[in-house]
Amino acid sequence: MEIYEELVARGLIAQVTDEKEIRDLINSGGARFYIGFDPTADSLHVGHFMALCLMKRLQMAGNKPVVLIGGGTGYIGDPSGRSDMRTMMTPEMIQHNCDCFKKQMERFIEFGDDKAIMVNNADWLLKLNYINLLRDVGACFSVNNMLRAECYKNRMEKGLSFLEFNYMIMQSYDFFYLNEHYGCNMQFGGDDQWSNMLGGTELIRKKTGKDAYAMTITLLLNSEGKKMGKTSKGAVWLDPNKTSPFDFYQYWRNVSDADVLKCIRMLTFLPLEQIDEMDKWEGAELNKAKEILAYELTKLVHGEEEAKKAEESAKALFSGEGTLEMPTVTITEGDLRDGKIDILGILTVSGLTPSRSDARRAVEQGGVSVDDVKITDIRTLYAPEDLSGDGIVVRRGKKNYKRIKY
RNA sequence: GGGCGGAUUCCCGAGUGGCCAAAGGGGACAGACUGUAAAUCUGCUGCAAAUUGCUUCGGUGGUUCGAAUCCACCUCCGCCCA
Repeated sequence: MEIYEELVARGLIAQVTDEKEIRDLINSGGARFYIGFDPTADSLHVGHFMALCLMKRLQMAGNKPVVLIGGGTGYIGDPSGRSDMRTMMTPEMIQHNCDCFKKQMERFIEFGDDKAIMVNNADWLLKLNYINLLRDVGACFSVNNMLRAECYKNRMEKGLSFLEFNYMIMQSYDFFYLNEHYGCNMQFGGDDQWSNMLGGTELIRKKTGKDAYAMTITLLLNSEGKKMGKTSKGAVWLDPNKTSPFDFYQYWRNVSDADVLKCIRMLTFLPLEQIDEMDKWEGAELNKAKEILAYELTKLVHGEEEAKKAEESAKALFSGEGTLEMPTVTITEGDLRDGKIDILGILTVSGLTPSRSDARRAVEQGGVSVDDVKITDIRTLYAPEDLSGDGIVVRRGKKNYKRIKY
C-alpha cells in the first residue's frame, strides 16, 4: 500500500486541495512539505505529536519535511478554534519555547543529510516592513473572503482584534516564502488551519502563478467531540518533566472504548492488518487494545524502557499487589506538627489533593486509603517512624497513588 | 470621537443593600456498579487551627451599622452611530 492510501486508511486525512495531485506527489516522494508549530508552551503536546508522526511517515516515504517554528507568528497568536484572545507572550518566552520545541522534535524527525530542515519564521516575519507588505501581499487578500472563513465566523460575535485577524496573512506569507526560498510545494496542518492554509495556496497562485497544495490532518476528537490530549489539568505533554511517562501511559490506558481503535489507527505505527484484526474485538477485550495503545505511544514518545516501566507499574498497582515504581514523596520536618503529620497533611503535601479542605472531603467520602486500608477518620495521625523504611502507600480515589516516606 | 450595554467562583449563568461562600446547569473529584471503559444513581465542588473564622463577585477609592448589589474614577470587552 502506498503512503497516501495508508494515510487515508488510518483516517488521518481530513481535507485536501487536490486529491490526485497530492497523491501523486507524496507517493512519488516529490513533496517538500511544511508544518508549522506555534511556540505557545515550553513543550510539545499530543496534538503536535500527530503532526510529527505524519511528518515521519511522509519522510519514510521519501518526502522532505520542513519544520516551521512559529517564532514570528507566535507574536500574533492564531485565533482559529479559540473563543478568546491569547495572552501575549514576551519575546523571551517565545524564544525559550522555540528552543524547547527544537530539542523535542529532534527525537522524532531525522534532520541529517538534508532529510529535513527546520526554519523559524521569525527570521523573515520580524523584518517585514508594513507598507511593503501591504502593497506586496495585502492586495492579494479579500477581506470579504477572509470574513467568510470558518475560523473567523465564531469570533465575529465574540470579538476579534486586528492583530489576530492578520494571523492568516502571516501564515499565508510563510507558505509563499517557503515556496520561493525552499521550494516548498505543500502544507500540512490541523483541520482548524484549513482556511489559513488555503490563504497560502491562493497567495502563491496569485503571486507566482504556480500551484501549491494543502492537506489537513483530522483533529483527534474523542467520542464526545472534544479534542483529545487534554485533561482537566491541561494538556498531555511530551516532556517527561511535565507529564510523567506513567501519567502519559495512564492517559491512553484510560481512553473510552469508543476511541481506542481510532487512536491506534491514527497514532501508532502498527501495521494496518493487525489493527483491522483488533477492530473485531468487543467488550472487555478492548481493554487489551488499550494496553497496546498506551504501550505503543509511550514507547514512541519516551522510549521502550520507560514504556515497560509504566506498563509494569500500572499492572502492579491495579492488580493490587506490587508497589515497585511509584512517585515517592518525602515528608520533611517542616511538614510535621507536634512531631506528627495527619492524613490531611500527607494528602496535601504529596499533591494528591490541592488543599486540606479537599483532602478532608476525600477522606469523608471514603476515597482515601493507606496501604489498602480505608481511612475514615480525618484526624488519623502518622509519626515519622510510621513512614520509615519503604514508607506507606497512600491512595486517593482509584487511580492516584503516592508512596510517602520520611 | 459619540450613545448604550457588560465583566460574578474551573466554564456558562442567576443574584441589583443584610436571609450570600453566592441559585441552576456543565465540568472536575469521590462513592456504588464495572473492564483502569461507557451509561446510571449518590455525594461533593473558595480556604483554614472547621457547629466557628478568613478571603472572594474586573481594579481603586467612597457612601453605609452592613456592599457582588449604591456612588466616583480607571481597565478591558460587546453593540449601535461616525
